[in-house]
Amino acid sequence: MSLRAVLLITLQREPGTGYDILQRFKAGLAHVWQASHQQLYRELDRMRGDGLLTCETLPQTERPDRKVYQLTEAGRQALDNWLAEPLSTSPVRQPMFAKFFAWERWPEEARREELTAFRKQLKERLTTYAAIEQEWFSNPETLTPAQRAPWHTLRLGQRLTKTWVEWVEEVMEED
Amino acid sequence: MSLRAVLLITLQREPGTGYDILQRFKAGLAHVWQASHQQLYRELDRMRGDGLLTCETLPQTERPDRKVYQLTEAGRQALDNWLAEPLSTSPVRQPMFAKFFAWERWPEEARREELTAFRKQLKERLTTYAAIEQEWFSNPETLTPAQRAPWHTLRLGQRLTKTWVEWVEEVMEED
DNA sequence: TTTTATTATGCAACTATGTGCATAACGTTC
DNA sequence: GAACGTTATGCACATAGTTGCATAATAAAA
Repeated sequence: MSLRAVLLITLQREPGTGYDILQRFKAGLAHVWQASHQQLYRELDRMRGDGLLTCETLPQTERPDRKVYQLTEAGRQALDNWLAEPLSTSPVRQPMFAKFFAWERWPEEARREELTAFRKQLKERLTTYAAIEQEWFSNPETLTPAQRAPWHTLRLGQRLTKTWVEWVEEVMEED
Repeated sequence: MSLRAVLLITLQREPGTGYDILQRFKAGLAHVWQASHQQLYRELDRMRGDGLLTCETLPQTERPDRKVYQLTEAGRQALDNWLAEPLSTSPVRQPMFAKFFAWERWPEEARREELTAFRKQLKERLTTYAAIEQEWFSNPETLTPAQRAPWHTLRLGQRLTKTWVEWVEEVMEED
């Protein structure tokens, strides 16, 4: 359901074409729920089929038609239901941790490379977060509650990533 | 691949029946990679089909046969390959965060309930972690490196969970 | 002027995971 | 002695996500 929910949220304020939605999604919710463009187009079509969206086709000469999607009342209802009902716990899936359970067979060199590469990714993520914070949230005091909410998610992302970095560095040192 | 990897790790030291494997898995790797018993049985059969495991059927009268699985050389090789190659980054999927992007439509009461329930789950997880630490890792100094490794994962789990708890409590207070 | 990136759509096949159900013996609790 | 939990296995169907490919115009860079 969550991809649906993400698209409902993206379309909630204003209608848009598949590509519009893709762009909005990339700018915001994609940091929180990753998906490919193929997945979005497919899901939009299914949601239309299920009556959550209407789709108006704007014919264009010498180009594929643009399809403008819009929430229906059923779509708005589906979003509200999703928001109202508590989420089930999401499964833990950390393949990196799994490797730790095979420590004896994990060659030392591979391990070092893995951890180094991993730390690099984490640091890059922190850089991305900092850029987003700079661009969108440089004046936290002036934010409305609704604007403030995604900022919370950003800050948690930052803290979790920092926790990871500290841990990786400790493991690397000890080893 | 990761479910396979998890099973290869579980079977690496000694052979076992599906149910044995399930029990070992629950005691360790399940904290790091969740899966159902149906998934395990299915995957074990597929791995046998792919030549990673051998399966010896022990017939039993008046009961379903027990199937003892064992790593083949190909299986051991597959595990080593998996350990040697770096993991691709796992996709971020946090439905709870998605809700924050629909703050205006998220009813206050539902929000409070969600956050309260979520905090409760986190605290329960911390309790579980503490129990595991007590039972398996009460003397960290005496651990061999291979025993020490899963302890690292436990400690990261604890720290990440604590970071979550702090965040949830801040959000709840501010709200 | 050829190549490359961007805009704009999507299908088909595959892999992975989840859900519901089924069977059947044994031991334990009400 | 009936009901429930544990041991022990799995199939079938459904949902979710990945990968590879395809088309085709326009703008920008080489």
